[in-house]
Amino acid sequence: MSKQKQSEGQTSVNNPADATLKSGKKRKRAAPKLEAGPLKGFAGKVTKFNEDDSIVAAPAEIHKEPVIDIAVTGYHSHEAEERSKRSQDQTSAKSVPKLRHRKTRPADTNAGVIKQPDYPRANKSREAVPPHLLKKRDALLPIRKSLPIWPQADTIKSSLKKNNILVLTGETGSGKSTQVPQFLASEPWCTKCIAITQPRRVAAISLARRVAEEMGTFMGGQSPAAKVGYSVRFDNATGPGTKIKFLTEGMLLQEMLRDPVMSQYSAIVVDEVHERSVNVDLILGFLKNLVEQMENGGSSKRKDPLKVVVMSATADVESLVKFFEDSRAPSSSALNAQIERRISTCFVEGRQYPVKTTYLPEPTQDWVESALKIIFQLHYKEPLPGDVLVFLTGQDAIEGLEKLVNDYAEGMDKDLLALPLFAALPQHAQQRIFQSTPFRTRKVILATNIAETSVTVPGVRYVIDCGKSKIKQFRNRLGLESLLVKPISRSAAIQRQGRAGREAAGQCYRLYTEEGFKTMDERTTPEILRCDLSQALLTMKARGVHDVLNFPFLDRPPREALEKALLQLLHLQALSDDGSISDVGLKIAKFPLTPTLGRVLVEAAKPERDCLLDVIDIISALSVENVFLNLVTEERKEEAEEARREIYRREGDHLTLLVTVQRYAEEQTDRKVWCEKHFVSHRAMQNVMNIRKQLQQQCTQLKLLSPDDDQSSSAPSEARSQAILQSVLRGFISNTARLMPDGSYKTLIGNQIVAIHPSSVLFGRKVEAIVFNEFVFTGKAWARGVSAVQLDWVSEVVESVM
DNA sequence: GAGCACTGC
Repeated sequence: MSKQKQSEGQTSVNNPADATLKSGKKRKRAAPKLEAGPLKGFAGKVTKFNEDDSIVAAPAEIHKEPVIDIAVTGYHSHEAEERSKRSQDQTSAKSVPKLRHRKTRPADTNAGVIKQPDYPRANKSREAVPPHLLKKRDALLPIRKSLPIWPQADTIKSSLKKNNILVLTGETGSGKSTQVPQFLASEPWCTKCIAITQPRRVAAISLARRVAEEMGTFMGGQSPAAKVGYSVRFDNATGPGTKIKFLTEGMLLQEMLRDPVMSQYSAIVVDEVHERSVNVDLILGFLKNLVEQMENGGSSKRKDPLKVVVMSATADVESLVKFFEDSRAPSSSALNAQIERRISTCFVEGRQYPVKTTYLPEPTQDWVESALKIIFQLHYKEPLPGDVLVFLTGQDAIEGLEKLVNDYAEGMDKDLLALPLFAALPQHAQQRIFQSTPFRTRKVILATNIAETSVTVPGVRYVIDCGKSKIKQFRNRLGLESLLVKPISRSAAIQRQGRAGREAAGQCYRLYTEEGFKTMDERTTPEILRCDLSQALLTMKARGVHDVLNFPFLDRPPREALEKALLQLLHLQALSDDGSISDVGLKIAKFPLTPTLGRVLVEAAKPERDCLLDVIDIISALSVENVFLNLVTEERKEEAEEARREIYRREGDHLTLLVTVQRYAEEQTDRKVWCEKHFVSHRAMQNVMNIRKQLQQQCTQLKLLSPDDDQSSSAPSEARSQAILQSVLRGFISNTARLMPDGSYKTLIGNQIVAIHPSSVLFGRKVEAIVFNEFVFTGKAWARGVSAVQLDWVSEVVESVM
């Protein structure tokens, strides 16, 4: 395949002619091996693949779990325009016309990122849907008809006529994400919009694009007639005609805060529920309450019913049905007890090739070595094509194995290429997994669990699974999070294994024994059971749930965790003494920030502090990771220290970040060059500017900021530096420590010893007290994002809280 | 003188 073809990535499956061509080849290889899958609970149940099936086996899924946002190369002119608009937002300041740049204040230099729907081509497009859209739609119809979910359309429609809730289980490749919204859109009860939630931005965007094509309509803001749109942070592509709207879970939650009865929607489809993000758990709880309220007569704001479709990949139908069936606590009124809510269920088969699974005979500690052996065995035994995907725990193991594979391959033939894949890898390096390799070269992709759900690696036939992953765990007692290597669950192991059977029959090597597999947990522990709950609880309070302890949780967190979070919110004054949400709390809940950072923002807006714009800059920088590039060699590190000297501030990391953001925003000629010169991540800074702009807008809406407030661009005076750090302290009172006689630091709350992380500008310095952004435990307790503060400031805040 | 799985508003 030519390089150009490869770079088109997703597009090739969008083009039916191309798809036929490609799968024509694929069919030859795959057809003889098709048979029922060897494992129970595994989606290898398809026994017959006719010609059409094999043509369409992939597209819907490829769209559903798209690769990293590769630009889709053009086949529609407006798509191309839309794309170039988007890519402009993301490219360096260099590509933004200078004229526009000079005219704007620093605060606005990233103008255009938060897209307001406008219809530049409205006059042209209002007339009629262009023929090429209709042609495309017609070409896609036979593909849609051959999806496993297609025959279920009538069942799905009629069950939603009868009941308000449908639990739909559809395995990988069933086509549920693209088809279900279309089935619902033409139903008589569906007079308003349909929302479909997704855990990830890329999924929301590419699904919307696909459904727009299938329906032969424009996308989002392209035309008022567009029926399909999406809404993700910084990018809203919806219009007045939007009937089907894909959005991230976080976006729907924000909408729920503004409009608790979801008055613009006739139906809400919650997809990928099995991933069990905190947000999905909140959404399901809110929806259960809302449906209950509607069935009990509705509210003044809403009378028509709300239909809810819950879609999940694994077979956890029972727990979902039970969750929605249960009416309120038995003690509630007799009326409630009489209501017997009926929930419809539906199961759709997936489409997946069989995968042969092999276990180790004996357990091993050294996955890297076992993986290496298997990689080379496979390479010599199995014919090409067929790439290998290895699941490892983190960057260290990946880089270690990468070196080993490339070293060994060097000594033999040069036809095995190891490629790392993890989130912290720069975008261009991640893209290498999609590029074509030299003739007769086999790729070995070494990945973290980014490849489990977020990125679909093409061409994989062999999976090697170490059976572990790193998991962040919140420890209530200490109030700190730590990252631990833990065994994965059986469902995660099955998910990893499935990655070998997406394009043809495959093989999976598990670097553990069959006994080991059996002792794994069945499911991954839902996030809500292992994270800090303060943000989730504040969202609930803001949404009008007063009794959070009795919120309908799909999995109820331990009482201790809930109480800990409530206490934290009380300390932040987000809650009043009686537990109801305060004005401060309502403000904090509206920001896309943790309650602690939100509290800092609100504090900075007080007249006696008056440093809101500066604090927004700092918070924006704290919201992304690694503004400063991590350098490997000693030489480069020294170079960076020297180059950054002019932006480093003795007061600590918060003010250093402030100066960095200010300088970057002031830079009028070439921000990318400025970043390179100071060893700052340009990608991170672009993100910082997006967040900064959003926070400034939100502060203006909340009247914390007036539109004519001047953007300060000078480094802050000493008085303002104090105000900034005192505002930070107000949110981070539990993240403070004081210097002990022996030179160590001990936290004021909890008496925990912490050390200043070497990445801090305060590393190695001794000051009377510190406030820090983050507390990480990796062999030793580290404070990261540290600033020096006066001990009496800390005491002052502690006294006001206690 | 250390090291960081992955999302998202």
